[in-house]
Amino acid sequence: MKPQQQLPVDGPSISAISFESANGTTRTLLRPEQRRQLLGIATEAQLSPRTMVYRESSPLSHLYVVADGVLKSFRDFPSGRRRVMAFLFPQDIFGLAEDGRYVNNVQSITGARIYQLPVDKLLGLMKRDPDLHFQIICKVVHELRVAQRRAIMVGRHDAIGRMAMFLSMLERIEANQTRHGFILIPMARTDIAEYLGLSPEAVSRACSALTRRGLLKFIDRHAASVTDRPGFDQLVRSM
Amino acid sequence: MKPQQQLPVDGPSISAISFESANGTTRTLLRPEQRRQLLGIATEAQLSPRTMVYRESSPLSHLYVVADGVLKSFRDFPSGRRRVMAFLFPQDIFGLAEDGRYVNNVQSITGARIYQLPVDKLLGLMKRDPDLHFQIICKVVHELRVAQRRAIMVGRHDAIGRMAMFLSMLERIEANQTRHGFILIPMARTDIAEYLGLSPEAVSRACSALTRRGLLKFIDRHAASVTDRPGFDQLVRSM
DNA sequence: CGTAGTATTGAAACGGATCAATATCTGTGG
DNA sequence: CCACAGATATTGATCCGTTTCAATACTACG
Repeated sequence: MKPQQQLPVDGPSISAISFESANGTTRTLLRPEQRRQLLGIATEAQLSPRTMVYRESSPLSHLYVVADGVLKSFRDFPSGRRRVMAFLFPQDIFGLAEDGRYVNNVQSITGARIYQLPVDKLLGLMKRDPDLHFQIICKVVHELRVAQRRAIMVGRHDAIGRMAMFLSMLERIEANQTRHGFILIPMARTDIAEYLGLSPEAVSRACSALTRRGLLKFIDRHAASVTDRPGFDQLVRSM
Repeated sequence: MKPQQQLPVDGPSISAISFESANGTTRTLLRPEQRRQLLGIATEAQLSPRTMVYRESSPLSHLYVVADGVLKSFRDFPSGRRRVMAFLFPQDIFGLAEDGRYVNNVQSITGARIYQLPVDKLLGLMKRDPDLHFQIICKVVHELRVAQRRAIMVGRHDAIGRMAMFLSMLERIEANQTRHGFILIPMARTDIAEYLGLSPEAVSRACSALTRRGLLKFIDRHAASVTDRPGFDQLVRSM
């Protein structure tokens, strides 16, 4: 257990691009009173790195909201292969279930703070507040689009292209942004490999290739900065 | 080979696996009175094959429900590549939008019948009926799981494995089932290729390979039957 | 500060993309 | 109903990139 961060917390917060008209930027969905309501039924948990939140096919109990930190949602396959389905950042929700059981494993990567919302109480809350209901829909639709984006990324045939797209995705995540223009890469290379459907070696080589082409510069394994913005953006879009 | 059965229709119908406890089978979500309500705001459209329903980035106007037939949802990329994001079967919903605009193109493959639900009226209906709201969430979550399944499929490195998984998916779609145990394949090989992220040639070769291995037998291009169930299922799961 | 896990880099092999040619289907008009 | 033409599908040969295997460098954690 790590000492609790001192951030002004007024309850779970989620964000998404509305499917109705908006200006293209992510928006915080819940109104203050809704966040207070959710906080009423929520328990907060502080996770140290590499802590399992739940395992696949364990019974559904909570819906989760990330307050702080980064987590990964993944599945293990009979062959021993592991596939990372999504990385979870602050304001993301998780706890997708099917048939009363969670479909993925979720584990923290960095230290993290999460809200746990008991589903029964959440359903009760949603019944009394149609707007809260609607906000949740927006968020789920948002997750759907994120999943589609990953599918597009993984669909690319070139490893460098996938990697560039991935880094570009990291760059656009508000909760991951830094004031210095660096791209923060909280997860390990193997996590990225399992997310992009590549071997760790291919990820490594893609990083080298990006550097060699002068598009990117790695500060260390967990931070990079774009050195050729037009070139980088073109590679991201080229497909 | 194209059976277009007429079922007694009393309004839009959607189905999903609930995320709460259920018995693993897809369930019709809407109650009769809800379907009648939706029918009240819906217009029905009969589409001939290869009809565009909407194009990407055109303004959001309706949510759609498939009554009959098969459609595809796809995106075109600058390189000229096309990626099929999903095939849409009866009881599926579509019309995913971002920022007030549709994100994909949707086009009918076979002849199809769809319900068009104006979003403004739908939102009104959902405000007055929290349960309807909830049903829609269930369906969206269901779509999310389907998208994840595609991501898993596309993540496989072997073409035969992807193809087997795809056929297995087709087989499990209730609205696509036949009484003779055939797997109906309504879409073209190129559509499958664009869905699986393979070249048309690779899809073709995968079909041949499945036949050569004695797992499957193709009646014609749009129907097949499994000749070695254990072998087929094992291939599907092996990853 | 040491050690185990993680990352990078190199060499070889496999699999799918691509190019090319042929076969088959679909739907249109005679 | 049949014939024809354009589109779609299959099959073959070659090329390229990623996987795999292997060895070394690095890093983070106890």
